[in-house]
Amino acid sequence: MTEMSEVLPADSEFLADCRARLAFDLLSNTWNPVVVWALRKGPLRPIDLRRQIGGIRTKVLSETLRRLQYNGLVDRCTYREAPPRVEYRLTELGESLLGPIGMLGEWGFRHGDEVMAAQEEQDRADGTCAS
Amino acid sequence: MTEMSEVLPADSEFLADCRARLAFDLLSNTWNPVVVWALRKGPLRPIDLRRQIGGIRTKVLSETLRRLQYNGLVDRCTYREAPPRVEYRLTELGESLLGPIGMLGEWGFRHGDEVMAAQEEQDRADGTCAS
DNA sequence: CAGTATCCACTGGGATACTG
DNA sequence: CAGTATCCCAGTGGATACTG
Repeated sequence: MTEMSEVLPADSEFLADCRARLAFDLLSNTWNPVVVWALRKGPLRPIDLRRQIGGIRTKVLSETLRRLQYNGLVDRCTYREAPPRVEYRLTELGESLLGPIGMLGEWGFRHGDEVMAAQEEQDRADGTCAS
Repeated sequence: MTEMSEVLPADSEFLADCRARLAFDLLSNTWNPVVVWALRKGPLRPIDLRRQIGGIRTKVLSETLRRLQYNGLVDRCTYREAPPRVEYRLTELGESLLGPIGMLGEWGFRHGDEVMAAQEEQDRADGTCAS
């Protein structure tokens, strides 16, 4: 967490630049952060990923893994054994996202109540003047 | 940035819980983080938001603002003047997202090259054995 | 200026079933 | 077990035009 001032462009441009959008795009797929997080402790086979994550379809998991692989966040390792084995592991790049992912997850736990309270208030307000 | 250990649930559950998904959902709309970031220095009128952001449609902006308002991240303030004026400002909750948003933007600038390099490598690999 | 109404195209992802 | 093929649906968001 070095100083932002070294890296970031002029304030006004920030987030208009598509480079700034990269992490958002990478994390905006539902399962991307989940899978990255699931791999944080080491390589896993797809079957173990599915078990650990729970509720993810094989199709969606393989789509997710291909996306992550395409963006250089995970590596696919095949071992010629009997039976053949496949493992996915985080790259260094993928590991560099663990911090941000953790922070976002943490934010949810810290502020979840406030968000839900706001939503309920809005819902009440809507109902108040129902035509 | 207090310690995560205090707030987060058991490791294995993390990110399966929908509370952990909250920030991801809030940031996975293309324009949500952009608008929140644009409001970081103070309230803005829609027209100024559009000017500062650039390239956002009025429809999309108002959808985005309604979403943000619904989730308690921004407040809508109307001033009975001539002509009537509308401003949007971050709530405290919205401000609490500035840190994470900044980090994600920063990540993009730090690691954008690596992501693009990975993509190009994948593309090359695909082309190599084109049937 | 603020906001809405249509229309449209794309993507992500859930359900199910099927190959290597 | 790993991965793909279909089918389908909902949500975003772009383009355009219109109302208070």
